[in-house]
Amino acid sequence: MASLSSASTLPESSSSRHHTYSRKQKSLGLLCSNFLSLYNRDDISSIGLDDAASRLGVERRRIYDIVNVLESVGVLARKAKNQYSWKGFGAIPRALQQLKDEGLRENFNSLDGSDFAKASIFNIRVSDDEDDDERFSGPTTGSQTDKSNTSLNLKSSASSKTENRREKSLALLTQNFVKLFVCSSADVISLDEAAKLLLGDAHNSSIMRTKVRRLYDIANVLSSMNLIEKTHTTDTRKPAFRWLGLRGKAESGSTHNLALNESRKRSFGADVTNISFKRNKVDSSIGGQIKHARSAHEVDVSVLEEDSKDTSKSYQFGPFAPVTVARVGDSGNSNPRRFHDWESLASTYRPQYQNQALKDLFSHYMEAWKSWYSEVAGKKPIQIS
DNA sequence: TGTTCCCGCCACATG
DNA sequence: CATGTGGCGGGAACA
Repeated sequence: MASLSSASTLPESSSSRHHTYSRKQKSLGLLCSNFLSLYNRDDISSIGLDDAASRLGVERRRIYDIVNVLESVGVLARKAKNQYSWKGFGAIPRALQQLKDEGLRENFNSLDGSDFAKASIFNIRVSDDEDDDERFSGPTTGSQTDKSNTSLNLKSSASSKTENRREKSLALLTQNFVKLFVCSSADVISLDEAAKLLLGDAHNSSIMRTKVRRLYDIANVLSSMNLIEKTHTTDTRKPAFRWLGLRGKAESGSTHNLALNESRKRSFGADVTNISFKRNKVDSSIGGQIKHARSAHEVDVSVLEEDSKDTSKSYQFGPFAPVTVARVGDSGNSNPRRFHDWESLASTYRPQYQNQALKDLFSHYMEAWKSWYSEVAGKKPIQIS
């Protein structure tokens, strides 16, 4: 309470009746984007959950959600209670590779093909977490080696209660979800297909519904990192997810592109600090006076093509680069999808930030992506078919 | 209406 | 016991 944050989002509107509550502004995906842009820096080393929660203006609970899935993809690593270490986007390739052969080792190749391919995925024995090398800056003080006594897993038999709980964790669900894509060659999986696969098709309605909720949560944060994208199955109207993974890493050089945030909807809110109104009717007891920074409402910042002064054409393609690029023969995806014309959009409205903090935030975000791409490109081209 | 999915209660884990 | 974690599902925004 001590700190009143500056700027509030509020859908652009002058005389808003009663602040219309908007879920979009509070989505996990958006929160994740903010989280990422906030902590993606070389000098981060450690992230405190409390700090994150307060800086992002959300309850702790939300942070757990994000952190769990980010960890599953390698971006973060649990260091201690309330402390996570930033591994960075560069850690993703390795994590994916690991998930891949871990998944292959299991029976994760249950591509539909025909129906009777009963997924035997439920009950997958997870070999616990563990992260390849854990080098990365010893936290100075003492050598508190993690007691992760991996290896020699005799304890397995008695699945502790702890393990039981973890079996239903969001982290594990995330990993399995990712394995689905990474292990198969399918790049599009429908929501219910995934749901069915990830839990032995539940004939139990209730369980299924809950699981699907979780799937949505996961999908949202994964999309905010652009690892996946929401779509629809080509013929049907069914919602589905398309794996984007590391786009265009194949060849070293040339075009590495990818669109940053989601297409139109669910674009960036505007403010990192997410102080909004509750979903309930809530009395408007927002006593304080929030300065309406009439911020950039919710324009599709995607444009953002920074600079124009730049230097010839060295690298360009900001992280928000359009998709217009070479979609490497990738799939004959003949889906008449509307390709937003980013370029024209860019020339049409140029983003203007009246909010310095916001602008800042975006620059950092962009840089983050640049470095992550160059890292990926620089590294040996890991291939994930 | 059906789908998407945020909120936060409260059980369980851990210090 | 206090506090950190995080399942879980109601129910509201959204399409």
